[in-house]
Amino acid sequence: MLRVRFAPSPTGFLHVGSARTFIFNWLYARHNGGTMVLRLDDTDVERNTEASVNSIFDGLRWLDLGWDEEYKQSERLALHREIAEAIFQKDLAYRDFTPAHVGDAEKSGANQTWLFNPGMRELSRAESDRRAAAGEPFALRFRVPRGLGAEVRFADAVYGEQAKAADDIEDFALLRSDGMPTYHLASCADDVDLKISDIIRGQDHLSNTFKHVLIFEGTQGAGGRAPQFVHLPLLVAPDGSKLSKRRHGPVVSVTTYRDAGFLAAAFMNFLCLLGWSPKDDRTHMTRQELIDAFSLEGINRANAVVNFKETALEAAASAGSATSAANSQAYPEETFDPKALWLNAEHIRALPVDELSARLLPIVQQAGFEVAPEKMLAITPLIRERIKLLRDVLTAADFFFVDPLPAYDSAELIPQKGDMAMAQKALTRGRGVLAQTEFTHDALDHALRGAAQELGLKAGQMFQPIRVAVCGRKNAPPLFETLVVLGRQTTLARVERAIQQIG
RNA sequence: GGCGCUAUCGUCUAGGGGUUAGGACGGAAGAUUCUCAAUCUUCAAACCCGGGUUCGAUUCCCGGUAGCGCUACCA
Repeated sequence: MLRVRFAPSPTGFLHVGSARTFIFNWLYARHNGGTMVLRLDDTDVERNTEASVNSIFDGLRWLDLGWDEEYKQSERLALHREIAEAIFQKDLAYRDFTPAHVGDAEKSGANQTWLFNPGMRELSRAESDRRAAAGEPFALRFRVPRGLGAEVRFADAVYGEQAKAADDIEDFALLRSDGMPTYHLASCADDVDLKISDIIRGQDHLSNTFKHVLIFEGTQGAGGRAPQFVHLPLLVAPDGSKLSKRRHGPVVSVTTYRDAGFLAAAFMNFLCLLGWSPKDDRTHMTRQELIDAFSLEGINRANAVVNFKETALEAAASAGSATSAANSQAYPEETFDPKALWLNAEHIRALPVDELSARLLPIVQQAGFEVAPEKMLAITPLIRERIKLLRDVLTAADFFFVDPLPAYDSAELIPQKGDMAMAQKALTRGRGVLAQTEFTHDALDHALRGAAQELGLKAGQMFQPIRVAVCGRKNAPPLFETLVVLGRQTTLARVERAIQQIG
């Protein structure tokens, strides 16, 4: 029975790298009919925050993939201690009475390999018991085999056979001096107990895995058998450095993508293509296609760059810092990988109009505009090929939401190879035509084209002044459809204003 | 410092002892349309370096270099 788990530690928001790990786990489970477990690895009491837990769930809920079982590591301490005790009883671990901070100082001072705090490993059991009984605090450390030329090995599904000399592995801690389990112990104990069959996680754990193999072997008696390991290449910044919360802030947070108007399916699609390939020419893939295509063989070994512009990020940071409120508009398009943007546009275009309209509506309303659902439904087909992010609806369809239009430069009304007089002519004639013509695409098309011909203008020279009069700018959706949605009254008022503006 | 991992266009990647080294994004040019977008066509753009093995290496092996990770009583 295949069981995978996603085990984030609640010490910050949901990181894009974590999101990808979650997605790969989920895909693997769904592809193989397995079980997806969500486990909060919250053994670091100092750094865990409730806000972080909420943020992670927010992100995961947005992804909308779901999971089958849920656990909290902090509620399983008894199990962890039990496993630790078992390992200790097998003499695979020993008590280290060295005060925590002293050990740190010694290690960081000399820039050489540290394996264990001197003296503690050799402490006799009697001595150890006596000091423990006396209430002296201690950490429990794994007793890694020394001087035997022993090798720890495991097979990684992505990185292949891995081997490391036991002499190069330090006596890592299992239990802290306050009795809390460390990540290594809690994670392995839970993986055994939850019968996790495949551990799919970031490559930053590849080196740690040697320790985990040691723990799994030490737990063998308790029914543990090492799961299969699957390490994923890391997601890094354009300069190759790892994505950091401090340096790259918003680009590493899943909620930034959500707030900017990414579709969860597109975001997932994008993340999947970072470090994994379907091995064919597909890029735009639906959730189901991803499930069907997913396999461990498609996972790459080299780190993948999330190609955002750091400069855009800095600009947004300095501009946005004044207004502390989470303002998604503060993050320019360059904040996101061009491929993510393109994929999002692809997914947007693939959405049925009514569905897209329903997603756009709340964004428009939250921006303070009052738009009826029916009107939004009429606007949607006009902009759906023109937006990359859902939030772009605000800039692509702005003129549908406000009335009157904000000020614009009269020079904008001048058509190609024309002058203000031509604009004047087109608008005046347009006003007459628009006052009489039926507001349907074909009727407007026919009437306006006819008028252009009569005036000796190219169609574009006739349309452009009207477009600017009605939209307030040159680049906008197709004219006739736009006029139909706007309606005769608004259209005429705006054309009239343009004529007045020219003087 | 020690140990581990990695290395194909700017980015994501396919490929693999003999290929015009393929695709996608992005970029450039063009077509099309009432502008923009979408769409279509075309173009530029890559096998880290050095040794081996081989008739032949981008591919296999070794070394170097670079990057990343681990080296916490963080996860």
